[in-house]
Formats: sequence, C-alpha cells, structure tokens
Amino acid sequence: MTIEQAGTAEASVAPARAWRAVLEHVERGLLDGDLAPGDRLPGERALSTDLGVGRSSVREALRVLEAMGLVRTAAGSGPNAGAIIISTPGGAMSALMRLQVAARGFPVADIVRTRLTLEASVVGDLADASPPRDLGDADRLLDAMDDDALAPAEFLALDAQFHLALAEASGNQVITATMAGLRSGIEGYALDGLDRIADWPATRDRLRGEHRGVVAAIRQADAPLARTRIHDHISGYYAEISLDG
Amino acid sequence: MTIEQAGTAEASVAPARAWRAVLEHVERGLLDGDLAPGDRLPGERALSTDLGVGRSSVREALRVLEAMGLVRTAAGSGPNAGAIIISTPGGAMSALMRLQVAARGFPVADIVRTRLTLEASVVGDLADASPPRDLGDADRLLDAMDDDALAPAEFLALDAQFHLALAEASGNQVITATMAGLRSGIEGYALDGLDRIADWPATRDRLRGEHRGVVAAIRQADAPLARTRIHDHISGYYAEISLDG
DNA sequence: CGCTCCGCTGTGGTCTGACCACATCTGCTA
DNA sequence: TAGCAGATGTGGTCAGACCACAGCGGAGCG
Repeated sequence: MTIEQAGTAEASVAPARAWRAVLEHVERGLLDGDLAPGDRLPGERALSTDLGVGRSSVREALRVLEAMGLVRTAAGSGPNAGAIIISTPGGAMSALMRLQVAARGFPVADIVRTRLTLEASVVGDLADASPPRDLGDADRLLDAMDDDALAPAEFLALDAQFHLALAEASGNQVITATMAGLRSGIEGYALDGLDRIADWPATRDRLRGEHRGVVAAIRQADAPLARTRIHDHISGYYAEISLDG
Repeated sequence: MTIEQAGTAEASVAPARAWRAVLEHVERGLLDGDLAPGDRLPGERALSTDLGVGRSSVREALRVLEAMGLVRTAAGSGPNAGAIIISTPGGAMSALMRLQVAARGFPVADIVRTRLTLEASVVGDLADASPPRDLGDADRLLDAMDDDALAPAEFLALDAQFHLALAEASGNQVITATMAGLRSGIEGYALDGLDRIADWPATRDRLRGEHRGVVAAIRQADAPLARTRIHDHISGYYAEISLDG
C-alpha cells in the first residue's frame, strides 16, 4: 500500500479520487511544457508506481484523456505504441454534444441556434478575409453533391462536410471543433427529418443552389449577404424537417 | 471468458474495445428512452455481467460518462448512491477546452474570437428578446463587482460569472455551456495577464463601466449597440493583457 | 411505546496480479 | 547475408480482493 495517507484534513468536497490525480498530473505536464503533442506518456505501469496509484486508476484517467481527444493509445511496441499526446478536439466535441443531446441536456433548438450564430460568423469572416481564403475543399464538396445518384443520407453527409470545410477555411479551430460537435449532436435528428421531406429532389436542388449562393457571396466579399444566405439556408432546412410533413 | 468472439470479420479500424461497448449501451438506452436524467444506472457489477465485460471496463466507460457530464457517481447506499444520469455540460465543456488549450490544440486567439462571436450573439438576443429577460443575476454580480476591496483575481471571477449570467439569461444552454468552456480555457491566460495590467484600479473602473454599458444597451433593446459594446469590451481587455506591459 | 444506536448490507473506489494480443527488437540460423 | 523465431514490453482485459461510505433494520434502552 502506498503511503499517501498523510493529512486526513483538506477533505472538503472532493474525495480526492485517485484517477483525478493522474489527470491533473498530465495536465500540469502539459502546462509546464513537459508534455507536448507527439510526446509519449510514460507507460501505465510506470505512471502507476510514480504517482502511487493503482494501474486501474491510471487507465481510468487515460480513458478520460482519450475521450477528450488528448491522447491516442496503441498496444504493441515501438515509436507508435503507448499513449501519445495528440490534439483532436473534433471527436471529443462530437461525442460530448451527441451524448448531451441524448441525455436531453442540449435541446435541438439551441443547437440549431448556435449553429446559426457560428456559421454566420464563419462566412462573414471568410467574406471579409484578406487575402481570400482557399475554398477548394468546399468547392470539391459542392461538386460531389451535384451527383444525382447520391442517396439522401449521403448527400447530407457531404452537406455536413461542406459546412465543416467552411469553418476550417476560416482558420478558427475552436469554431471548427464546436461546429463538428453541433453537427454530430443533431445528426440523428437531421436523418430522421429526411422522412418529413416531401419532395427530396426539389429540396436537394434548393440546397445546392443555396450552398453555391453562400460561396458566391463569400467570393464577392459581401459579408452581410453571406451571413443572410447561410442563415436562411440553415433555418430554412430545419424549418422544413420539423414543421413540414 | 465471454463468448462474444463471434465474427472475427468487421475488424476494420476499431479493435472493439470493451469499454466502448458499455458506452454505446448507455447511449442507446438514452436514445431509446430507457434512461432519462435522474435515473440510476445498474450497478457496476450488474452491468459487468449483463454486457459480458469486466468490471474495470465498465468503470472506464463510467469514467468517460462522468467526464462528459452525463453521470454523477456516489458510493454508499440509498437513493442518492450509484451512477445517476445527470446533464451538466458546463463542467465537461470546461474540462475539454482547458485540456485542449493546454495541449495547444486550441489557440487562445481562436477562443477569444469565438467568445466575441457568441457573446455578441447573446447580448443581441437579449436586447431583442420580448418580453425582456430577467437580468437579476447579472445585476447582482455587477453590484458585487463594485466592491473596491476585491482582489483582481476575485474581480475576474465575478467578471466571468457575469458573462456567464448573460448567456444563461439568453436561455440557450448550448451557448451557455460553450461559453463556460471557453472561459475555462483562457482562465489561466487571463490570470497571467493580470500582471501585465499597469493600472489595475483604472482598468477595473473601465471594466465596470463597460459592463454597465452592455446591460444598459440590452435594457434599451438596442441590439447593435449591445453587440458593439460587448465586442469592444472583450477585445479591449485581451488587447490590454496581451500587448500592453 | 418510542427512540437511539449499532451492525448488516450493498454501493462505488481502489489495488493487485494475472493473462492476452500485438508490434517491435534481437539474435540465431540457414 | 537474409530471414525467421523467440524475447520483450506495451496496452487491453479480467478476476478477486479489500476499503469507506450511506442507508436500513432490528436490538436494546429509556
């Protein structure tokens, strides 16, 4: 048994859970510069003995870090094995939003409203950007969406990638990750809504036109127009799949 | 050993980790309505046998759910013990943003920019809201901030609560949780920046005035003015603690 | 009869030790 | 020299054992 029992005081509210100590140790290493993306964490057994906690507690902390998109783990040996510091907030944000929607913590309406705000900001920034940002990824996705053979769900997936591409083009990683999360949160809702669309080909053509219109407004450096168009595009779509039917 | 080895195919990329099965089981329960906020999850030992995984794997999944703000665990017996479904996205969002900033995945500049966008949206909505929202919490925080005896860090804490109170007043839970996260992500940065403020009393007085000005604009239902004021307030402060000194 | 107290019970929290699969490295062998 | 087989060490998982804690209920006391 470890000898960390010194000081029964300071109990306060937190029962000083062991795995939290591991989490804080890693976070401190990050803040102090001892750990940086690409670095490998010590092995689970080493962390266990270093911090005086059981290996299972170390694993619980690593699981949290993995869920937060901070580490990637791989078994085996060699440079690619072990727990490696990464930074992929998108997946973590998506999981968080998805679960919160499932637990009724995030109303779908609030997610849509937040999307309206963030996407309007994104396209506004893109339109104002000087020099203009590269919209190649967005263009390619729009071209891919012109394929009439796409199933509705496939079209929707490309649609989501298009919106995400705009966020990426804006260069704001926080907004990009958040929008990825928002999208994941309402993905199920959007897929369910497909059933409520009476005339899919018509809706699809309208969406295509709206997408092109947004990009055109960005290229014209007309920020207000771009904001208006993206706003109408998003709110219109959700109005269709929620009210219509 | 459990007999879940059926079908070695479908290996693909995910090694089908045991804890992920628990996570998906809970998520499906949420989506199917079998689980709702306030419900108690089965005990860890029961989940373990039901899903055919070890108890440690169950615990790793519960740890992720806890980090995501979905469950609250308590030892002991009785109605308050066990893993209970909750929905507190704020803490999870804060942890996520804080860790991502620590891992250099979220540049501080992007967080500030996102704050500008979201807070402008919040105050704009508040100004346009009909009937007007209750700003009592924000008022009380402003009054508390009028105390000259407050230490700078204490003032900053109240400041953060004020901004959060505005988000809460707007009623958008997604924005509220996101703003709580953004704030946590740059908290360390903001605290460090205190050292770079030459004349704290002057800065403090200016912040007080700007806060009052934002609330006044909201009460006047002047959305554009509120947006401008909150924008200048935030960008001005971060300009001061980053460039100055 | 009512109240208090103490042990019983079941929960999460933690630790330990043991396997397994895997990726790499080492060194022997052909 | 080329190639393969074992050694090595990693994460992934499981099983079992404690502990502290919170509630419940019966025994004992007033």
